[in-house]
Amino acid sequence: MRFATFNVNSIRARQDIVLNWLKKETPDVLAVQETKVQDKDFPLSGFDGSGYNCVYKGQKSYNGVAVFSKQRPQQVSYGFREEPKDEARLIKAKIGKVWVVNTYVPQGRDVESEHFRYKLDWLGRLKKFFEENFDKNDPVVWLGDFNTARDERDVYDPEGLRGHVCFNEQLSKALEGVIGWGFFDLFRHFYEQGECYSFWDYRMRGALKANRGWRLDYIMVTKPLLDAAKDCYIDRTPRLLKKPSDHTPIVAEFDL
DNA sequence: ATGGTCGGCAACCGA
Repeated sequence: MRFATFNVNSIRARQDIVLNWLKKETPDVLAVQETKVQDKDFPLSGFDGSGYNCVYKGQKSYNGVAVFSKQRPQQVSYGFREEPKDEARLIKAKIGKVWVVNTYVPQGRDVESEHFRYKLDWLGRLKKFFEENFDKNDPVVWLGDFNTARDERDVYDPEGLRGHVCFNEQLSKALEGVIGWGFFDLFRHFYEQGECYSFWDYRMRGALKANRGWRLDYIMVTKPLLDAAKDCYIDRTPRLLKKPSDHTPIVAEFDL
């Protein structure tokens, strides 16, 4: 079984890239973020005949998450139980025997802004969400765009970028708190070296070519799935196409 | 090469 995550930066602008990628890679599950579309305008018919089910929750212009799966998703829910629910940032579903949690963590804008405080609180609420909904021995895959570089290996310039809204001490603590509930960073489990990124900023000229990137997208798994994991890799090929997203997919493979 | 980041959405905001 294979699971993947991909921040598409608009599902409508990237529909063909996603379709072609699903056809070529054939994951069992693909979690996407930043669909940037309200539910009534989601391009569902574009995926007819792809062999994938799709559940999604979006809003006008910003955010939005979706899960594509070969098997029909069960017990689907959106957002947190309490306000603000943030439905366009979180989907939970059971696919086969595995619980899938797809998150688009708030970016935070600036460490001095109220949005950064919201990001930290959001991660605190997410930890509570896992505590309430699961046992750490349940098979849970938590994946998505976390808008967080865990450590210096996950950014192209750790000295220069320390303190950035996606790379700072407070944020690391908040994310490590969620991970500490019972998750393992699957890419990091298989590969210890740095300079393996999932995001290259559009605004930085030649960022991809010079590999000035960030690892912001993750596949986290609980212990039973860690034991079943075979590999986890970053697929840069969609980032090399015309009109690419600024992110690229992460894929995890399991003996399930 | 006559532009230099994108996407959404209709002026500028968010990433």
